[in-house]
Amino acid sequence: MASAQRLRARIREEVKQEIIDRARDQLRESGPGGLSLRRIMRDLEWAPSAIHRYFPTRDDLMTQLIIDGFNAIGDVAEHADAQVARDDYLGRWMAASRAVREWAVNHPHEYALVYGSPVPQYSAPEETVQPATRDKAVFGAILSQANAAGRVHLAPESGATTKAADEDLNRVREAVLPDVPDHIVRAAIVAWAGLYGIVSLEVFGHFNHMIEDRATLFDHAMAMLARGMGLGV
Amino acid sequence: MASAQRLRARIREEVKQEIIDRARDQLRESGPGGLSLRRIMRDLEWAPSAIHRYFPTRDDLMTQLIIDGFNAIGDVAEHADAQVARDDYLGRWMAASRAVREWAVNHPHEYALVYGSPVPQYSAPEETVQPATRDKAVFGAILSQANAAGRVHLAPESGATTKAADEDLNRVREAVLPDVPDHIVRAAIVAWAGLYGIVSLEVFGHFNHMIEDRATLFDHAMAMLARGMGLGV
DNA sequence: TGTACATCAGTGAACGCGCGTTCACTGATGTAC
DNA sequence: TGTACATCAGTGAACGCGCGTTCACTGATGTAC
Repeated sequence: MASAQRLRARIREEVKQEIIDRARDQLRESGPGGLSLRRIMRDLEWAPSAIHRYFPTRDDLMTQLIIDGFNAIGDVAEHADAQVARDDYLGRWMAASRAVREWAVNHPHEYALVYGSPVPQYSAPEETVQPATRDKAVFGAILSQANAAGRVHLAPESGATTKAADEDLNRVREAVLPDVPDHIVRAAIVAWAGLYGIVSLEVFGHFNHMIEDRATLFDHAMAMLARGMGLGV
Repeated sequence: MASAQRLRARIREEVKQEIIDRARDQLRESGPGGLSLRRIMRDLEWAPSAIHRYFPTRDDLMTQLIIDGFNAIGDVAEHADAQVARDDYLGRWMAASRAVREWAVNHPHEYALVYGSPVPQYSAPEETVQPATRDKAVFGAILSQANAAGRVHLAPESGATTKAADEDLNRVREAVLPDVPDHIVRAAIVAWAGLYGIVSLEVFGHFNHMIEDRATLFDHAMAMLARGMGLGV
């Protein structure tokens, strides 16, 4: 009976999700290093060995969590962007970047898993690549569209370049910034690094005892970075 | 005899240093999580328990490594800055930031220890605070001196602020940016986040398969961030 | 100068812990005839 | 409809590992008289 097979498959998925949820709980409590397969099964009141029916090894579970993390960031960025009028490019940048910050602040360990120091002994497989580009794609689309609409005003800067560096820019352009000229691609990378940098500094505790009103600073910073890209001048 | 005491103290320091060196070797190989007191002593061919004569607990050793890491970054930044003519403020910014990047690329795990995701279960004690400000102090001094010399040209931006945010700026100003007006303090934080962000992205592997000529991109990025601070316009 | 004593760095065995993974198994469920 | 068989999720014991820390100890070195 086909429906019996479907039922089995559905239950299998539910159990898998239950394991992932528990893993995420543990991530929240003790970070990537504290993730223990045995503790997950203890939480579920199951035999420790049963987890290998769902995730053959610890790394397979890690991979799933990393993919989920990237997708969660991609989701909030896309959703925030979609709330703003299409031609309000500065507004879209602010909304999407604020959404990323908010998610990171509320999910510090999941953020650390994807954007923090690499997990030792673990090397991310191919399947994480696509989810990892989703957030970048959102920011890239905003700037590309602004550029296409003639709403990016940025004078080309001088500065030495190399063949390899030009190829790098082509690669980035092709991936997330269609039809955007070199100097704006560079500015976009700087803005992305700035966003990522300020979020990491906050989430990883480097603002402690120094900066309390982090949301206000963040808004100012994003506005400056937008100006650096020639957006909303 | 006082000299005997001095000899003992000296040997004690040497052994301590030997332990730290081994710990750093391990850091290099397997990252902060892979640091094992037993393995350190195995490397030294000593009894595992002997380490507690030098570092009462694992966290004490961690603290030492973190302090050393911050000091190493501070050292290279100070040294690079000192090589450049005092009134070449843009050159000093470029030199100091390049030095930080270079150190980070060459010591990825030590960089991760101080600027990556926080080590779980470990909370940094008071004694790490001072070393942690050294790199910031270098960048702060460059910008402060440039500003005092009338070499910073940056129009104040608009944007909402709050009482708490103003206090934050005062705190940062007092710590590392004497006599610098609010909007330039903000720009400095953005530049610092951009530097930190771009270095972390590179060191933590987010440029893999995307950007190969990282030094060239870094130089462009630092020049843009300098412009964002009103330096070298 | 010689002897009794104090200091203290380093030893080695042990404690108690948690980990990921394996493997032969049991027992419920669904399938074929 | 009833019986023999196949599937496969979950079990529970075990393997072999490494960890940080403790504790009573030994033995060399330096100190006091």
